[in-house]
Amino acid sequence: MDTQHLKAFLKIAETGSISRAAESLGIAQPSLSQQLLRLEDEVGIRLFDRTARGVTLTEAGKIFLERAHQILQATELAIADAQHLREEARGQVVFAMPPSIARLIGAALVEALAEKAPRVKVRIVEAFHGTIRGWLEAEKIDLGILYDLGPLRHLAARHLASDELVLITPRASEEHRGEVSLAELAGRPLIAPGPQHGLRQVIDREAARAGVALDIVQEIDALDTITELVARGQGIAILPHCSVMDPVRPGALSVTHFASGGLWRGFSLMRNPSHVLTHASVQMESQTRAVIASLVAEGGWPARLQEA
Amino acid sequence: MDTQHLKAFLKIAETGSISRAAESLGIAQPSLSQQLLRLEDEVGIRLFDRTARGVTLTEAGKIFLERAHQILQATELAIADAQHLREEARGQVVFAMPPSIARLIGAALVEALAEKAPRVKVRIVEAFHGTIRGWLEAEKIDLGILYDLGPLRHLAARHLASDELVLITPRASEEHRGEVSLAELAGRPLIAPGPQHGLRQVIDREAARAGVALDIVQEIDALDTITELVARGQGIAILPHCSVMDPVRPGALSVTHFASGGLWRGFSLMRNPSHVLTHASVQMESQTRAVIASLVAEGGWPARLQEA
DNA sequence: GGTCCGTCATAGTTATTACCTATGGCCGCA
DNA sequence: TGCGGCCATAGGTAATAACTATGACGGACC
Repeated sequence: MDTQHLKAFLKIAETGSISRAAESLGIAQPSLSQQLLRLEDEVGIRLFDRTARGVTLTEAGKIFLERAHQILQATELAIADAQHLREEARGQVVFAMPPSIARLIGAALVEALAEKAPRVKVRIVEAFHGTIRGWLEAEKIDLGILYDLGPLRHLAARHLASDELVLITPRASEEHRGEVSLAELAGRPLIAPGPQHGLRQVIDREAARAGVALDIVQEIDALDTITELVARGQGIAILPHCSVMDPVRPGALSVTHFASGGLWRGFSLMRNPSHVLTHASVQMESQTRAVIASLVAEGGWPARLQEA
Repeated sequence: MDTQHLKAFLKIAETGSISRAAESLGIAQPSLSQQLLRLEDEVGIRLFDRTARGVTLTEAGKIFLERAHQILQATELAIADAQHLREEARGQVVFAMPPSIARLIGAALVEALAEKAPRVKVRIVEAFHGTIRGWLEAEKIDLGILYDLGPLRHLAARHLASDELVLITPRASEEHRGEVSLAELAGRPLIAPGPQHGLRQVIDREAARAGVALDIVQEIDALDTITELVARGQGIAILPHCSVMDPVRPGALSVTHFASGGLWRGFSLMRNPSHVLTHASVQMESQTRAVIASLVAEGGWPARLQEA
């Protein structure tokens, strides 16, 4: 099937006549007639009823008309996207990510862009998972980082890295050299974010998978506050390892990995496939990957790059 | 651009080699090489870097790869949809609509289907606007009727008819022979559904457009209760004309049309374009149209079929 | 460092496909 | 019943795409 055939089909549907469509397309009527027959053969069903005064769409033709529009739109988008890469990367990219990730890569990303793609301006917006998702679907932003919480219907995802979730306890305890399983946390006072928070959803999903009922005694949406509360002995917490890299003062907090390979939370670069893809935003993606890779390589972020 | 070229492109990307892709496709290597060159010429940018051990996707190639998948998927969907119409219409169609519309067309639709397409089984589900929209997006239903409340990103809409909204007052009043404007309702006690309700959203939109602040004294989501309250003198209401066809008892309720052509609320047949379109569901659409048209023609429903 | 092997690109030829002109059949209309 | 507009078919021709053979390039291996 050729886009040319689809365009011819649309023109025939528009004019209601093969002859007029042929004239409009600058080809002979029999050629267009055969093009249509070939298309109908390929689709496997008659698309037009032939009458003495032109042609009219069959029921199947009406359905196919909608689809043909979609196909042509998709091809135009494909070419437009690829064309963007011919020009120099430039322009503003609005890039939303959770605060925890923005804190880690934000500054480095801006620096890397200034060097590698100086004409690309990034506006980094901190927001939470649900908000970012809404913005992406409404095409209010160009790119976003979301946690892998299940398939998102209308968005294109490309995995970036996975963060390890670890158990945070008040002080160096008997378990800090070993590993712990989720089941062992049953009944212990857990401090976690509220149900809307992306981290909480991962915790709930994993707890459900392990068949464990966790005892969440406090719901706090600020990770720094959670670590502070743990340090003061108010409970324990499950947090991404990176978020407690700084606050691990000797004697104040203790980090314990989870058993059987640990608990990992993946996150991906997301964009809306209906949104036009610029060279600037492609640059943004590769710079983001580079920044994360170098952070991980330098040991500044205990993440892994492979898919979870 | 031909689907064949796109498939060849995908195969080259998959195998990482023009030679191997050519062998796999059963054509000679130079042919495929030229196909690729033509495709790159059409797209306007190089899609592969040629190396001594095959080819690797360029940045533009990676972008185009995603798009090519989308295009091929769309064409397959187009053909599959059209093919469905070759078979006899059969199977179950889950069709959701607001209660007010279900009451009007539900029975007639089932009867019409039994006669015209006996092997199509319909399951009519009553639900409210927001719920139906969610079901459509989640592909939990095949078809739905939604009020025209603004463009819906991921859904395909086909207008069915428009309902007239009229002013309902307690008894035959001085205005019942004439017309009324929204502005005249300012300050009068209006009974309306809650903010989630589709009807309320139409009222709010029209009031905002007219620059009128309505005084909503009661929020009731049940239309029958609203008419009863109006009959008892608790206030006035704006309702679709059809919903008060029965309750208009002489002396109990009075119907007044709105000025300047009246207030109309369109509603459309919606479906999810990602959802496979069966012959049964196409039949459902035409039977729905036929039922509405005959209802309107017989005077059983004061609606108009043209776009609002 | 030279040779070999595999890769992709190009050239020339052949086969296929698509287009054009001419014409026939069909239907509605006068 | 003849006319005019429409689409389909037929046959010749032009354009396109396929094939075989060969060239150019780069990495691997001795």
